Amino acid sequence: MNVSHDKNAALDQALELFWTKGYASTSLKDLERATGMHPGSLYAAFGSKAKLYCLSLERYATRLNHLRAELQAQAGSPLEGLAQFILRAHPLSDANAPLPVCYLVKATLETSQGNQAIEDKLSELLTQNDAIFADVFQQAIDAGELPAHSDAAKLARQLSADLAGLCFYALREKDAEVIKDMVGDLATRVRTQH
Amino acid sequence: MNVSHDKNAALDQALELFWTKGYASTSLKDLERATGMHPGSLYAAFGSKAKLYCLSLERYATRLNHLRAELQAQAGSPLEGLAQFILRAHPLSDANAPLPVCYLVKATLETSQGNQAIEDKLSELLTQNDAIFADVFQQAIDAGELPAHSDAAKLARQLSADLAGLCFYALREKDAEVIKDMVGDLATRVRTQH
DNA sequence: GGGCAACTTGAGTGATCACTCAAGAAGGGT
DNA sequence: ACCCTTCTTGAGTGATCACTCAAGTTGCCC
Repeated sequence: MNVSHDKNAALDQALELFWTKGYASTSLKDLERATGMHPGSLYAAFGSKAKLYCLSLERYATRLNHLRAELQAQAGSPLEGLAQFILRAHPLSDANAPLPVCYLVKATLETSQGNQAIEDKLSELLTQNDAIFADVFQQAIDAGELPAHSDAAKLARQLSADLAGLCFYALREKDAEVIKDMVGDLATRVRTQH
Repeated sequence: MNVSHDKNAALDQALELFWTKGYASTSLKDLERATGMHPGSLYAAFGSKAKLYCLSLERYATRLNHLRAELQAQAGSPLEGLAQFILRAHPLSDANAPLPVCYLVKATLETSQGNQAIEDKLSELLTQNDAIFADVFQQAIDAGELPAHSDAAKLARQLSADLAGLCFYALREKDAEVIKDMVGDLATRVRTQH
């Protein structure tokens, strides 16, 4: 009996596995179990474990950016859009959100030495993300929401680092209230910039 | 020909390896090469790969805390001590420093699911570290360096997250000037608290 | 220098790793 | 109903994993 597989569904399963277990400690056996695909099919569809991982990173980044764009469109201003994104992107505030920036952060910290293709893909996605943040801050400057002398790129870097710090802290802190508080603080900081 | 080994030196080698490669992707072969010890000796001295890793985490945390205490003693005030610590602990500003908080941060993000003993050890060390930060902030409050209504624990959590965010960003940003800038900004933020 | 405890050695353990490929099933066109 | 392409299957590949242990070496006490 043969089973036909949905590539996207399998990719989502893989994303979740890689996210929770990490790249190195996720085995092909794990991936087979999670996706319901056999090794041959996995390799026919994705090429290799590393390529599958890269695809999962890309898929995640795309989804996160779509959420951001959507919230940005709904919000009354660039900064308010970012603030909403911070509040929504975190899994504690909305379990159905495409989850926190954490996957890219986790990936960056665990694969800092190893497969070159993975590092390149990560670098590409993170740089892209910083550029998007910078773009939003620039819009805020142009709209007069931020002083004209503000440095959009620098603000983007700081937000990137702040989000990463939050992800880290959320991973170890059991008390949801504490995290909610920190997320709220960051959103406020972005809204008011100081 | 037998070779007698220095356990501490071997532990340092292991620490460095685990730090750069990550726990899962560091093999016993790697550890043998780096420490010059044979598998039997490694197991006689440390028990297992996981225990060796826990020891390296502990060693790192201890060293980092010693540096903090030293800088704290030299500095004119609790907050200034913390600021100095932030400036010094980062590898870009001093290659001989015991390195950034990054090892614990990296470890937390890469072992979020797996060996229970490792998770427990990490949780213990990070909680300990937060407590130390909170203690310093409390000293700052008592000394009048911070307003009496300040929340030492909350400030400690924020600093912990900020340092983690910095570690993350430093890992991917190639431009040393940018990182120096961010480190400096964080130090200033700690000194002036806003 | 003989005896013994403590340490070092490294080939070997079974398990698991990422990955392959020949054989079989399914689906479509005629 | 038949062929032919395309996809699925899963046992099998050699490599490498964390780890063990019997044999060998060393250093110390008398």
